[in-house]
Amino acid sequence: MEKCTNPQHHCSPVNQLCHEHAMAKIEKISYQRNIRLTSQRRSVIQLMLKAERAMSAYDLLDQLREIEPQAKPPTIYRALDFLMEQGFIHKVESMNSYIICPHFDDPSHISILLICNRCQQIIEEHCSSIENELQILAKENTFKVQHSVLEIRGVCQKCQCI
Amino acid sequence: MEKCTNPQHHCSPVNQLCHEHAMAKIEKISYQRNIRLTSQRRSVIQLMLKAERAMSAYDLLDQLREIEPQAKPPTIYRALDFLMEQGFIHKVESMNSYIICPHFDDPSHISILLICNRCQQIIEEHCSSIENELQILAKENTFKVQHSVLEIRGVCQKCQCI
DNA sequence: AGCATAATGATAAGTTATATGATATACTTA
DNA sequence: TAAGTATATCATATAACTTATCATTATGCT
Repeated sequence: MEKCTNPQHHCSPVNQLCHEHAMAKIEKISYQRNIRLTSQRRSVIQLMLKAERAMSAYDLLDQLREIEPQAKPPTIYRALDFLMEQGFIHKVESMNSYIICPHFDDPSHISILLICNRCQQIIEEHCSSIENELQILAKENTFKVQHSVLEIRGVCQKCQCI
Repeated sequence: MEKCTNPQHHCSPVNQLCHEHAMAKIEKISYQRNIRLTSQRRSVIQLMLKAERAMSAYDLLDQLREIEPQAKPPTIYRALDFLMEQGFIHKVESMNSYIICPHFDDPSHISILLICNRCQQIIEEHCSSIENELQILAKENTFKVQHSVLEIRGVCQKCQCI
């Protein structure tokens, strides 16, 4: 998503996402796809935008319960499944948690997550040459790619200084 | 590991690993590293070699219990942690399960797993150009890499025909 | 033998995820 | 607009995965 210039808006220092613009875009995409962005699903997205870090399903459930006290584990997992199918969020497999995809409006890329083992912050990157190489590798194995999990664990710039 | 030519040996059609040679190599490496390959740890390796598929911790626990009835969850997780530290096995993050690393004797590579969503079989690949690209990406972000999780989910050759 | 370290045993609890059946809501089309 | 279909939600229960803690035993070293 393009950078936000409205000083009134809440823009994340972490993933550069402007919450207002992101939410509006998700609304728009949902309308275009003719899918149902229910208030429950909307709430989960809002929570994830606010969090600015990877959230476990139960982190999200605890917060969702403040709005919808009846929420139970299946509630949150259903919402997460839906949002993943639509490409609005990613599961971080090596953390059992979930993040907003900063590029949900452009699904033509594979995300590479750089995950800091100290502060848990995640940088999402893309790299077309790696994508190409992976395609070649898959082709060599006659393997039909459906989904890629690329997670690099290590220490981020900030945490290296500490 | 090099290919086994002894017809008496049990050699996996899946990952090409000869169990006898693999076990001998693990013994040797353990001796060289002066680490303790206890019978419990040995048992877990044997079970994983025999399985020829990714095994969850509880899959392994159930089988280990036939040999060591007192085994409990921490028993298996301790063994798995040890074997991962030593690079003998990998955790498959997107499956919550564990596999023998077919190249434990050469730790100088990053493994790329091609995981079939139909039959669950896993092909382990390596690719130095992807490794290089990842290094560059990390460098650009001043990110210190400690561990890479590269898992490609899709459909394997066999399952495409079915 | 005595000490330090590493490994195992045992209990308990924490965390993550799914199966299932019932109910409600929204779209579709006759 | 009423009936039918598909989708979403609610509620209960349980399955699956993982770790913390403390006690005990085995091993390696001086």
